[in-house]
Order: sequence, then C-alpha cells, then structure tokens
Amino acid sequence: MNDEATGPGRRRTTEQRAAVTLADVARVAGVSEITVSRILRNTGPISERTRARVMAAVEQVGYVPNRIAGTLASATSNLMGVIIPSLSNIVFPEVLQGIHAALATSGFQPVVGVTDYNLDVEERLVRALLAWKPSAMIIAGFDHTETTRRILQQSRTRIAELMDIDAVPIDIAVGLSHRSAGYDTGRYLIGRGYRRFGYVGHDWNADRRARRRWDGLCAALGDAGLALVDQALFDGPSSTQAGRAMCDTLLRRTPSLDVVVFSNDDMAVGGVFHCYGRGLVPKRDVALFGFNGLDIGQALPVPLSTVRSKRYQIGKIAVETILQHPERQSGPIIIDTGYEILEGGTA
Amino acid sequence: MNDEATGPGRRRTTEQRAAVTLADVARVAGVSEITVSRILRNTGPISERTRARVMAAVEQVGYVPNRIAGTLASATSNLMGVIIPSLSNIVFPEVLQGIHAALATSGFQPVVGVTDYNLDVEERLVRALLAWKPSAMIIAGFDHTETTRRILQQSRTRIAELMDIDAVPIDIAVGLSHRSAGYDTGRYLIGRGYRRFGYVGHDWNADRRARRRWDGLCAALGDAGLALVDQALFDGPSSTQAGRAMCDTLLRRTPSLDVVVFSNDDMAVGGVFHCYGRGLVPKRDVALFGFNGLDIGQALPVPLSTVRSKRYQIGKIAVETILQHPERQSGPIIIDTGYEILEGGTA
DNA sequence: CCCATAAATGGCAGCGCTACCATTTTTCGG
DNA sequence: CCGAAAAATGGTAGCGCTGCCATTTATGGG
Repeated sequence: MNDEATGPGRRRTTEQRAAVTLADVARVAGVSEITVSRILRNTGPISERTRARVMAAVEQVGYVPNRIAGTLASATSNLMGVIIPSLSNIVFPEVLQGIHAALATSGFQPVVGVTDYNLDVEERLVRALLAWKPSAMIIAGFDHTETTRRILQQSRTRIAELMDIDAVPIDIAVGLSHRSAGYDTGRYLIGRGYRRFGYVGHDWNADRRARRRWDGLCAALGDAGLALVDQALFDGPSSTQAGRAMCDTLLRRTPSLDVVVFSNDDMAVGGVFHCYGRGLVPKRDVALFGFNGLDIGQALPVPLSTVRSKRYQIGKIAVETILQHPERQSGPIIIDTGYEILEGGTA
Repeated sequence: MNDEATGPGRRRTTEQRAAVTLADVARVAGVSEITVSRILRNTGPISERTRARVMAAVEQVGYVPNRIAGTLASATSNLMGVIIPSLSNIVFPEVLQGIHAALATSGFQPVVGVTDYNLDVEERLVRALLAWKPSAMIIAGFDHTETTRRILQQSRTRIAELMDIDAVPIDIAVGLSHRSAGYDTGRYLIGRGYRRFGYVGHDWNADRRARRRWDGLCAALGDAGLALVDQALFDGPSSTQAGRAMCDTLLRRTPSLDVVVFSNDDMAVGGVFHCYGRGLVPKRDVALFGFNGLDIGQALPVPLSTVRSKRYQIGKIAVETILQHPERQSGPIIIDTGYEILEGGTA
C-alpha cells in the first residue's frame, strides 16, 4: 500500500531516478521478493507458472541484480582476488588465461591487482582485495612481507600461491620446482657434450625464481666437476633487447663459450637475434638455451632449446583446485605441474 | 550493554568465529562506529587524539574493512569493470597495463572479463560486471549485441569503448582510426615505390579492426590506380606461426610480389622468420609491413617496418578520462590517440 | 473426503557500513 | 565570562538482498 513512499527520505537527494530493485520486480509480478530472489538464483521449488511470470517482469522492468547487496546478505561473494607481479612479462597474462578459462563457467569474477614486483604494493593490494570478501586469493610467488603472510593466513579464505613449489605455502601451491628445472637443464646440456657454460641473466634481486634456476644449474655443473665460465647480468626486467645486448657483452668478453644459458626465453630469443645479426649459427657456433617454452621461441626459424613451464596449466589448476575444495584443508596442498625439456635446435 | 548478544541468532550456524566489524573497533576504542568509519575514510573533522586511539584499536583487533557493506551503504563502489576479447593477443595485456597504471593510485580495482571474441559471452559478462555496480565499464571494441548496447546505455555509469574511433561510441571512445591507419600504410608504401602488393591476414570475420585497416589499404591502392595482387588469409587468430605459414603460401603462389602487408605484427614477424628460413632478405627480396609496433618486431635483427598503435596509452587515457569526469557528459567523447609509422628496415 | 506429506510461497530480521541529521564540546571575539 | 560559531562526535535508519522459520497450497494414499 505504501509502494511509493520512500520512507522519511534520505539518499536519492540528487535527481537520480531510483535503481530498479527486487521489490519492483516482485510488485510487477505479484509475488514476494524472496520468490523472485529464489527464481533468479535457481534455488528452492518454484512452479513453472510463477517462474515465467517473474522472468517476464524482470525483462519488463529491466532489472539488474545487485551482487553487492546479495553478497552482504549471504556472505558469499563470487569474487576471486588475483595478484600478479607484472603484465609486461607474457608469462603472467598466460597464467591469467588459465585462471579465466577455469573461472569462465563458474560464475566467479576475478579482481586483479598488479604489484610491479613491489612487496609493499603487494601488501596494499592484499588488504584492498580482501576488503571485497573474495572466496579465494590467487597470488603469484612466495615472496611476501611478514604482514602480508599473516593477513592472508588469518583471512579464512583459500590462498593459492602460484609458479613455485620450492617452499611451504600458506595454503595451496601450484607450480614447478625451479631449482630442479635449473638442475635438469645443466644435466641435459652436459649430457649433450657442452663444457664451457656461460649465463645471461636479468633482475638479479627481483626475480627469485630465475635465481633458483641459476642455483640448480650451478649445482648440476658442480656435481659434474664444472662451473660457469662467465656470466652477464642485465640490471632490469627481462626482454629480447636486453638478452641481445647481454649476449653480445658475454660473447665478446669470453668467445670461447660453447653454450649460453639464458634466464628465460625472452632473453634467449634476444640471444638468437644477436647471432643472426652477427652471422653466427646457433648450436654450430654457440649453443643457446632458454626457459619457459614461449611461442615466440618455438616459432623461430630454428626452434629454441628450452624448458617448457606450464603457465596456463598453473592458473587453470589453481582455480580448479579452489573450486573443488572451497574450504581450507588441514595441511598445505602442493601441486607439481612439472616441466619438460624442449630439444629445439639451438642446443 | 548487549554487546555479546547476537540477536535471535541466525547466521553463524557454523562454528566460524564472527568477523571483526567496525563495531568491535569502536567498542575497543571507546568511540562510536561512525567515528571509526570517518577516520578510516579520512572524512570529517577528527581530533588527533581519537584518531590515534582508533588506529591502535584497528591494529589490535586486526580489522579488515568490508567494502561490500560500505558500497551498499554509500552506493559508490570503487570497482571498475574491464572487458577484453582475449589475453593471448599481447595487445590486450598491454591495454590492461595502461589501465592498471592509471588505476594504481586511485583506489579503484578492476574486475576483468574475457570474451574470447564471442559477443554473447560479452553480453553475459556485461550483465555480470554491472551487478557489482562498478563506477565505470571499459570494454574493448565497438561490436556488441543490441542488448549489450542497450544495457550499457541504460546503466548510468561511464562506458569507455577502446581501440577504435571509427564509429559513434555509447559514451567514450579511445583509440585510433584503423581505416586511416590502413590508408596511410598504403600511401607510405606506394611512396616508397612498391607496386605489387600482397596481403596476409587472419580471422577475417572476428577481427573487425584488421578488416578496417584492410579497407583503408585497399582504398589507398585504389586511389593510386593499384590493387592487391594477391592475399592469403589464415582462418584463426593471429600468431607468428600462422604468419609464417601464410607468407609461405602467398609467396609460393605469387612470387612476383614486391611488398607484403600483414594484418598485424605477430603475423609479420612470422613473415620475417619465413624469409630467414628461406634465405630471403627482407626488403631486398620482398618488403614486409606489419601493424602495432610490438617490442618483438622492433627487437628483430632488422626492425620491422610497421605502424605503432599506442595500446598502453589507450588504456591509460581511458581510465584517466573516466577518473576526471565520473559523471556522463551530454554527448559522446572521442579521443584519438593516433598512430605513427615506424620506418624500420623491412620496407 | 480426510489427513499426512510434499511443494510453493511469504514475513521478517539483519549482513556491515554510511548518509543524514542531530547533539555535545571546544574555541574565541567582545 | 557569555553567546555564537566551529569542531568533534553520536543516533538511527536504511542500502538491497538472503537465511531462517513459518504458512499456505497442491498431491495422494486409504
């Protein structure tokens, strides 16, 4: 009877017309709000007749549900927080792809934050995203501030830490052992007869995973009575240009190397380009080896020898695991997505 | 006085301990909820003494704000919907980068959806994201279903359509004229003396912007009394591999071409690789021209001749425009970010 | 045709916060 | 030392929806 009364009016002081709410739909359809709510959420027993009537009313008034209100009332949000260090490194968009693919049919929406490899930014983002009461948080890497770790631990949501399994996660870890990948790279190259190893790297302090691969590589060399002969490190993020420049530096300084291991494929492709530019033939003159198995490396005239990490799978499996077990388990879960050596033609 | 009473208890039927709320902080600090709220939002006059006391209480109880409740109460959400067609085409992560960069200091969080170039998926995503009452929606492209357009129009939020300015936007458009870029490509190449034009393309139906560049190219050729001699179209998304294969097909069929224009840089880099593989020297034997100005093309031993589109800028400017004018204006806004021909060394 | 059971539907409180008014306290010119 | 203005603080009613607990309406066996 008091449909039109807006109560002792506050809000809507501006001239804006009121948003269409469940109540409007209910009134038009001649049912209660809760019935409309049930129909839109497909819960509880509903007769076909009222369902049709309500759907017509929804259409007629142009109702758009308000998930904010729904989430507040039900305390379940359908949002998932995603934090990655960067978008410029192609690896992370690929992880995002996997996340989106697995999320697509689930009704969840990702809220994305980018840290730029800054742990304080990460902490701020974790706080900001938790404020949306997400059902889970996906976060690339293991390096967090103490506070970040504590906040994540205390929030009772699922936490997936991606890319890496070389440490104990807060809740779930999905990725591969970078140390082991580095070690196997060493073993593989030694097996193919290479002895004079060079290394081209980037961001020595920020990229911990590259560092761990380097550790593994050095361990493999050490176990075989060898050692890195020389290395060139670029002080900044990885890129084809940087790889090209550093490869030049390294080979100029130590021309006797028979293989150069790069911190990742971006850098290694730069190495290949360097060779092309100088008339060197990869493998015949100097062997080149990357990490990641990016498309661009495999599309080169001679495919790059490298290790395939499964970025897409990592994102996808993380989400699938979370969707399967929405509640935290007793102990941490570690999922090894593995890696595989791509023989290619440059080593 | 009834602090502990949870009312005629419902919720919290599970054993979960209650979440920490504003009320808890207020109780510990000995002030009212609204005062805590004001302090955390930096609004209204607050004495230093109480601010300190409240902040200490926040720290003590480990309070995490609930933006869901805040948004419902204030009807302003700090969320921004972002819809892009794909994450595998590097162009869109670059747009996302720009969006994130501009958003970083604003307190807004992007909620991201990926359509896979499917307009029905796009419509579903638009509905899903609008349900979070975002302050704005950013959406790549102009191709929407009728319903999508209507829903976007009716939602009173700001809408930015990115990449393209060849049509009238719902609200804001940020991008470049692809037709004009195609036309200028033609003029430029004609000016450099090329006459026998070939074209290598992809996704003839899905990628409308590539199509529009093609239109422009053909128009330029027509105005000069020329026409495309031959073209090869790949039925699928653009990739280096596809560009390589199609370039092979095209040059095998019509070896007399003196320049090949590619639908974008991914495809063009494939063309360059094809040449390397076959011992052809780009430009001397056949000229190659791309679109986008991707890093990878510029890192090649000989940089790719192409047109730079400013993806990062597009995302950044879109967000900045929205932040500057949170309310819709009277008429549509069109922002031309332009483009620039990169001479490179392949044409 | 009655009653037990299942199927549909509804009433109401409250999720955690903030807008809109107060109300109380401080400050300060005269 | 008073009254007016400014500075701090608080009470209360929702924001739009959903969980809990009825209540009402079919359905079907005896």
